[in-house]
Amino acid sequence: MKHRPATLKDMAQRLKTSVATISRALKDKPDISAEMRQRVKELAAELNYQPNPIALSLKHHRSMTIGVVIPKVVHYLFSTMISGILEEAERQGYNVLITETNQQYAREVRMVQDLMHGKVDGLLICFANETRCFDHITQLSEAAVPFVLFDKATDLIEANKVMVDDYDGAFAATSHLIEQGYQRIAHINGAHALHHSQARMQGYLDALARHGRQPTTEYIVEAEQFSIEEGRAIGAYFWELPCPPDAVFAIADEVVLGVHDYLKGQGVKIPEAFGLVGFSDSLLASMVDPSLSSVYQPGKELGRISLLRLLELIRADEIDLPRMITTHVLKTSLIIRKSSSRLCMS
Amino acid sequence: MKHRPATLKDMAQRLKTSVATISRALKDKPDISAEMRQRVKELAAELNYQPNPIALSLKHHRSMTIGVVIPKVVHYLFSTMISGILEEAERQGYNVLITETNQQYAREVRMVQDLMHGKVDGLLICFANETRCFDHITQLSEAAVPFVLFDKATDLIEANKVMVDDYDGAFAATSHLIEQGYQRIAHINGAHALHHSQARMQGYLDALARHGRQPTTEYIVEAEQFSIEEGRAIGAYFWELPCPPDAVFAIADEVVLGVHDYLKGQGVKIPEAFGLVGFSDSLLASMVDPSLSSVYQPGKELGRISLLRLLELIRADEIDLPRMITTHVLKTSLIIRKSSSRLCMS
DNA sequence: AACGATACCGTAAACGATTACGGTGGAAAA
DNA sequence: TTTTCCACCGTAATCGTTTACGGTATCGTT
Repeated sequence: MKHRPATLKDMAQRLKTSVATISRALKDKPDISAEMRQRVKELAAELNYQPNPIALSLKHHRSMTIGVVIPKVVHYLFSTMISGILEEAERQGYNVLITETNQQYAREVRMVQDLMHGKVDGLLICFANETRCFDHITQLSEAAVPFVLFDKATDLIEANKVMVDDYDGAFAATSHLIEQGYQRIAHINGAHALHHSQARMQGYLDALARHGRQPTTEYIVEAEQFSIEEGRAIGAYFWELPCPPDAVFAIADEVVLGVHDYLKGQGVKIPEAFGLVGFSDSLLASMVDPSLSSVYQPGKELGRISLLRLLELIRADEIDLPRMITTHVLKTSLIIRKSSSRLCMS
Repeated sequence: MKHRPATLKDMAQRLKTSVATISRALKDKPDISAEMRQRVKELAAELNYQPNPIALSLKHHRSMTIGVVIPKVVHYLFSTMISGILEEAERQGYNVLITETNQQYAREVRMVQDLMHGKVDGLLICFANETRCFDHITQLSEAAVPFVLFDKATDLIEANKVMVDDYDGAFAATSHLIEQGYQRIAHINGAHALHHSQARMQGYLDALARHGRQPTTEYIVEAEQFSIEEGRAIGAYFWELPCPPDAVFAIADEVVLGVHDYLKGQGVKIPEAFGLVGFSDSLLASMVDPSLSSVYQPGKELGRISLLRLLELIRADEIDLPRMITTHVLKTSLIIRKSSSRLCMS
């Protein structure tokens, strides 16, 4: 008993009329008698008729679907952003197609190219850590596919972007450590090609400078995996320096949690002997002991805004409005917990 | 300079031929001269032609897209399952549309009904905690839409399911606590309508019975939110009982972490005075102190298998094979950490 | 009685692709 | 010279929908 979903043609045959009449009756267009309208609607209800979305897509040149390209799904901040995207997309009547690059550049390129040819009305892209070349994004622009870069972007190309204020967050975190009396503040950074790495580095450097401090080369390292494991190794590197730092501000929670774990293993007192501040305010931050200070990023909001911006682009295209290129920056906020609070422990 | 993507028609006009010729030349069908084939392929390459996937969907009655309905995205196990689905879907050439119910029954129904009318070739569904009524699933069956229930299912309806061995995991966890010498083992369960709640409860009860123990009514509670907060409250309830339990096996890590946190606040020694075992082996389990024992569920594998099973159904439909209803059960494994290891702490 | 207006409905093209079928030409066979 | 047979290509239907346009009653008007 495998009955295909009902079509306009089916209903036209049943009512001995034409598909045009059925279509107009259902959509309450003029030129249809009240009786006919009634009969059509009753039949539609009986057959549980739903217009075929694919046929509509073909007709209207829009799929009511947007694509998301994201490095990882099993990741607190990324999944939070996805959640924000999904929530707003549902409100706006859009479907969301998700692809995961696993932080691999090659997959990112493949997925963008796969999605750009008519499958979706627009793209939300978050760069993989590996990404250094942006030709696939240039292709998008040339093909006039609406897209927004979110969270991880680059200054190397012009595009619509939605990001958090990395500079401000890093500046606040570093200033906080300084104000808590830490003297030798290290920094764990990421790949330099990506905007957020640069911005956080600059925030760190400027905060030091503001307080008249010089950066120390050995105190600045570049992480690659952003794993807890890597963080432990970096913690060991710091601790074994002739003159180890007494605080670390890191670009990501995961890596600083590794440092946290290593130092605890070494019996180092946190926050008395060592201060720690991370970035992202992941779930773990409040669960570890002592709890980790971190720069909160409004992930859900970032997802929402990105989607709304993308829909603006899509809708502007539909009525042939000129395109504006903008960069949206969301405020971060420093969440102070135990790992950096050695003063006023009230 | 907004040039639509090239179509067969465009190319036919440029080469002063028909769309049929273009189509056949590109697909290496017979009845096309070598020269024509050459010219067409060159033009296609020049215009970067890609067949319109929506037109293909309409023609072939399949969208090469599957839908996923999941309670939450910001959740370790769920996002892991999504990752498994995405990975296998990419390998199989399918796109994945994701919707989030936020554990709300009404949204689950809405999303299933939205997706079932032609948007996707099949559905992967994980029930919300709230879900007690399965009419929306019955509708799916009646509409002959291929679907698979994964992770959270129910015994109340017949359907294709892919799940983990909840019973076995619960039995192993409870037995482990008994073997570690804990005497009064409590259990935090979930909504009874869902299969996994029932199965884990039964595993718990059977493990007690196997060791000649009687279950105690006050030691068995039903959680609703599965939040850390709720876990703290449950922890307080247990601890304030006239005769409190000395161990807890819970249906989810989050809730037992709440108990964990509460007991630590009360100065209770874990695992000496109180044993804890959770379910899911979330990221937090290995990070908290003392680390939490938990029943590992192969989330990624579960996602993969679910998708493969769904594709089996879809492909069987296409060649009109009869449908078989199966239930796939994946093995769990108990990860023993500090929170339940009071013997042999070597 | 003839004409115009209105109400209602069908025809057909379009979206972009696939594919069965029907032609047309030229070369080989009769 | 006529027939036959490929090789090659175009026409048209199809998927399910929307919509501009045209057509036919029926009624009222002059």
